[in-house]
Amino acid sequence: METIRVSIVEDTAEIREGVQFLLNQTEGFVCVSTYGSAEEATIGLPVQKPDVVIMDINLPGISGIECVRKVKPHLPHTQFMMFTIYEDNEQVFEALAAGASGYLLKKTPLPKIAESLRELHEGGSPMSASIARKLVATFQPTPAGQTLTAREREIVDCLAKGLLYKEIADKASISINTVRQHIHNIYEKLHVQNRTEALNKLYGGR
Amino acid sequence: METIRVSIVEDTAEIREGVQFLLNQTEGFVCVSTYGSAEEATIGLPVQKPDVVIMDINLPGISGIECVRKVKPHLPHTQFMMFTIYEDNEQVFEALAAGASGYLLKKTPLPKIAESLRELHEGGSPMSASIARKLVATFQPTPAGQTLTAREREIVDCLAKGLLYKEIADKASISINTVRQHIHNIYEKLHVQNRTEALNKLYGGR
DNA sequence: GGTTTCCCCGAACTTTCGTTCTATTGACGG
DNA sequence: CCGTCAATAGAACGAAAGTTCGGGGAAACC
Repeated sequence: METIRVSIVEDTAEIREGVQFLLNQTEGFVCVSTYGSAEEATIGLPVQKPDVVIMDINLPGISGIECVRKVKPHLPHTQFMMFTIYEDNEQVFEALAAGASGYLLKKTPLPKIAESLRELHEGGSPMSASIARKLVATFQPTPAGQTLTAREREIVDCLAKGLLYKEIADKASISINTVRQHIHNIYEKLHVQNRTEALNKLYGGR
Repeated sequence: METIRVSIVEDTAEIREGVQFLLNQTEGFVCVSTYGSAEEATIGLPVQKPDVVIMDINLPGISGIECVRKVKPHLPHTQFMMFTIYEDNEQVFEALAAGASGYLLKKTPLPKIAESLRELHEGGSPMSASIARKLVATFQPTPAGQTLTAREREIVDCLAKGLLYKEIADKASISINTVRQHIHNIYEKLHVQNRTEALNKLYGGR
């Protein structure tokens, strides 16, 4: 098991040094650098090329999310673990979109942090179960979707793939007029006007 | 801390009884019913109304996923934990779409199972870190998206919301012809033919 | 200065989408 | 037996989506 090289970006000296101390105590980890601001990290990280980065979100000046957005493209093999006190909805998704792969709360016990960093480095995405639920929710159909018949769900599936009416008709071995009829019924049930709105309603718009 | 009422759906008697035994041994859990097939579970679960259900995927006859799809609408307060040996890509998303909220591998150590069930019941979504990564990936922009210009990304954003060309034109204060042009360019860059395909390519098809 | 890239616009055109109306069939439950 | 619902289908139509021409201006880069 090779040693994982970690960098820490965190403005509170106490936390920064605490985590650093913990990691250097822990078998299999070494803290190669720490930064008190996103500005410092933006310069330092591309040089250090750590395996994983612990990134605070609420930094003075540039935010941790913005920092990930800037640095990640130059460090495709480095994994970013967001580290925050808030379990903020918006920020979770924004951070993931920026290129982070893990999301830890600061209240996480220290041993658990080390374990999560290892998982992150091994290709996992450790995050608190409550944050995971937010992600999961975007995959679950809305109550409205439940009222669709089996046939309608099958056709919605085709819609989601971007198939043309003609292609759906062939696939389901029915006429294109029937496809039209089914889709019309689907739109009515979901109270939408077109394909994109329907898919957003069913699978969560993004 | 109230007791969590659990039902188990699993065709292998050994595993079924093993987990049942474990839970009844564990403080805070009680196993209220077990089923060896989806057919039995479909009838029994709505009666028992357990807090959480451990659902095997590979059942003889009707699959566990199909079973969740059928039963979940009648049990909105019951949480489903999928339970499987495979870490199959397709099945993960399908199960989540069907209404499951957690996803555990059978190799998970027994104490960890109990902990995960509790997290599930408390509104979390426990799952292995590697499965979480698959979810996270769907929120991260694809390489293809990187080549789009700022203006194009802005318009793609509108496409994702299901706006009409006219609405996009108004929002961006440009003519509808320019919108057409931009979108045409976007489709070319992404090598797709229509809105739905483009969105699938950018945000991960589902 | 020339080239490239992005953004902008018009216009005519084809294709696909979505609506509406009507109608038949089979399955299912009271 | 009768009403309801899901699935099937045709046909005609307007609305929206996408294609393909043409062109112009502004900033960035050799």
